[in-house]
Amino acid sequence: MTIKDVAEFSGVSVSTVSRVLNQHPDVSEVVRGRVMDAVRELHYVPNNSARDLVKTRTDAIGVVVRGAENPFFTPVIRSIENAAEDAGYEMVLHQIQSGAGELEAAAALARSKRLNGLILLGGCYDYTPEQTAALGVPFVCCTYTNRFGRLDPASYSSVSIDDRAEAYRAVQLLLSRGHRAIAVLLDSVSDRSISQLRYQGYCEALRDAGVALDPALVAETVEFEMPAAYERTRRLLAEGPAFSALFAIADSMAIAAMKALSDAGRRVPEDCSVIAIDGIEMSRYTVPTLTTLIQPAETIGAQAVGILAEVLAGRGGSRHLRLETTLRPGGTLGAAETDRKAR
Amino acid sequence: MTIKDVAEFSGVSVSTVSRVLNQHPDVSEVVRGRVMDAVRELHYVPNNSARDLVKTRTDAIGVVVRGAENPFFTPVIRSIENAAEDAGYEMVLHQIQSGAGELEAAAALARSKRLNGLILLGGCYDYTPEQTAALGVPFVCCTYTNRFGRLDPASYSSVSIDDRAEAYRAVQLLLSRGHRAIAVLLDSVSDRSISQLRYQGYCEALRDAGVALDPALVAETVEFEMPAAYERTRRLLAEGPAFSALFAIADSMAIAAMKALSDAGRRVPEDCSVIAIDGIEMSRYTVPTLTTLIQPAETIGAQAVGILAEVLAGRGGSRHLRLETTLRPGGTLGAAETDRKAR
DNA sequence: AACGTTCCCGGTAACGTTCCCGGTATCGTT
DNA sequence: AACGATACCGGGAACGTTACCGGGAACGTT
Repeated sequence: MTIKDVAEFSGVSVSTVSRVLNQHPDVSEVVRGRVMDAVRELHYVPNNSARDLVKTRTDAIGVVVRGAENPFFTPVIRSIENAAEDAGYEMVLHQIQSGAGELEAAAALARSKRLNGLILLGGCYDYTPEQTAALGVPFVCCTYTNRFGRLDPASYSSVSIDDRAEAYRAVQLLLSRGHRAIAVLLDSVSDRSISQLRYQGYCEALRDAGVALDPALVAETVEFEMPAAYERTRRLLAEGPAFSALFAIADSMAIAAMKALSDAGRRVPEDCSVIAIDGIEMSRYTVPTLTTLIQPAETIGAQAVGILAEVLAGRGGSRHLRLETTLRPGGTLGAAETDRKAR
Repeated sequence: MTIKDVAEFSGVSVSTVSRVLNQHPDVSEVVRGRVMDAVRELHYVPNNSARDLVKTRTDAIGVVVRGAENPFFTPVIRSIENAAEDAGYEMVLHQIQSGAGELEAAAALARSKRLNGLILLGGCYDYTPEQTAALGVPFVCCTYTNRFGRLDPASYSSVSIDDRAEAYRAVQLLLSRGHRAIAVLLDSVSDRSISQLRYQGYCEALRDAGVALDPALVAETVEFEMPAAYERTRRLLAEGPAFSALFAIADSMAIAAMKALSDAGRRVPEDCSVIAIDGIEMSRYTVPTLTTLIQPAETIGAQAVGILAEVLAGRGGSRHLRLETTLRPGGTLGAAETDRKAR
């Protein structure tokens, strides 16, 4: 079952078999045929470990993802896998828990598995430039933020939407409908930079509209999970001040919130408008359809491997791609005024 | 950056370094300390390819999944990963498209990567016993069916729910509420054995209740995707006969169907009851909450690696584990009679 | 004092590939 | 007819690691 067996079976040397297997030109058609026949006959499959050992590169890129429970990542990961395959790379997935030291662990994994590069998906790794450089592996960040601006932009690449600006846009949509008491639902700002950025957009939109920020309308959960979002919204409805609109920093949180609203007897959008960011598949099937800013998930994933592939090919330095969302007008937006009049 | 560098740095042989790296007993404390210091100092990370090459086993199991777009698989895969890690295995994921020859490709992958075993997740591979044996890799099937009974039960292991019986139970619940015109929503029977089994349960429940099967109420989609389920339900509502209840063979299809019902102006459960099987997270957040038979996803995944680990350890032959679902009474079930009276 | 044990440690052959280098036909050229 | 070029193939080193075998030191035992 090794290359040697194939060589003996077909009466050639191991070198020749290797050449045939790797599409090298210096081999005659007749020999190539004999070898291929032997391969089929013996059901030979090359040993990847041995192959990777002798070559320096593995032709594999790693995707380290924090919070894979977020359904938004599903299409991103799929598009990464497809794009990687098209570019001749294999994708290996590695989930990490939120916590310190995980990036080092991922880098160690990358080095031990001889991965060519890394795609960091959905997390916040506030490392110093020195620490980042110590990774020793080229990487590109996806749906990720350089918290505190500690990373030197020239030392890495990234592709994502402009979270702050898009959140600003979402909240502005609510404001333009006359809403003033706008609640925001987010997961832990301290741990999640994406959440933090979108929260900033919320704050700035309110400020620019001359609306005072009410801390009691900021509903923060400790984790991203839907049950937490549901429970937090329930508590906000029970204990917090009144609000006519809700901005959720993620579709999945919005869906949980809509359930909480419904359970509390509040209708969407009559009693409360809802808007979010992400555009996960499920958000098309809520009743009413969730109004949300759809991230170009496929493009994000494809561009990430595109940039990484360029870096790996030697050409192309660091790039920071900012993509735009597209608004899907669902049915969760209502006007604040007409609402009041209707009552 | 190799083991040799570490050996030279710490003034010992490569053998000794290897020994301390693999927790072998025959090494003194002082030397162990020196080596560990060197490892840290040089940021040494073992080369997995070389390690795998010399050992026969890789301590990795592959999960080949067909239709990873099904959100039901998410927790299953996660639990497999966790259980694998606990058992000292690494998990590698491999998605396949529906199509022939994919299992062979997966087996080739397993052999080329020297995977210890395979978990086949959510598919139907109707192979002959000879073909199966030719895989050359121990495997256990998960949410999977031995279509046509062609596989010798003694030649493999499996863990899943009893799809036929659970579907029977779901439809029985509808029947017990007085429903007679019960539609069924499923994806391609010809390609998906799970779908086929659940459809069988539907047919048998109707038959045992003395209800004639109406082919016009059998809504089949060509693919599993939610848009297909939505569209098929829409068409059923527009063109098909009246029905007071719907059995969807999967939660995700049920959610899409509920949206179609809503868009058609039909209320759930007043105008139409809905029941499904799976118990995905999203189904808790529909309005009303979906009534469904929850699969023990975590247990399924954990048991799958448990059985595989036993097989790999040499002990334990083939086992076929059938787990039970638990009914979550949501709000999508109504009575047929009271409904009619209310009108 | 000689010997057997135990405890460490080093040398070295594998593991299955790829790749470089060198070698042998074959063939056309002068 | 001798020679260079070309096409094709085999030999063997290397990749980084583990596992086996053997050997030396220290120590207790008779």
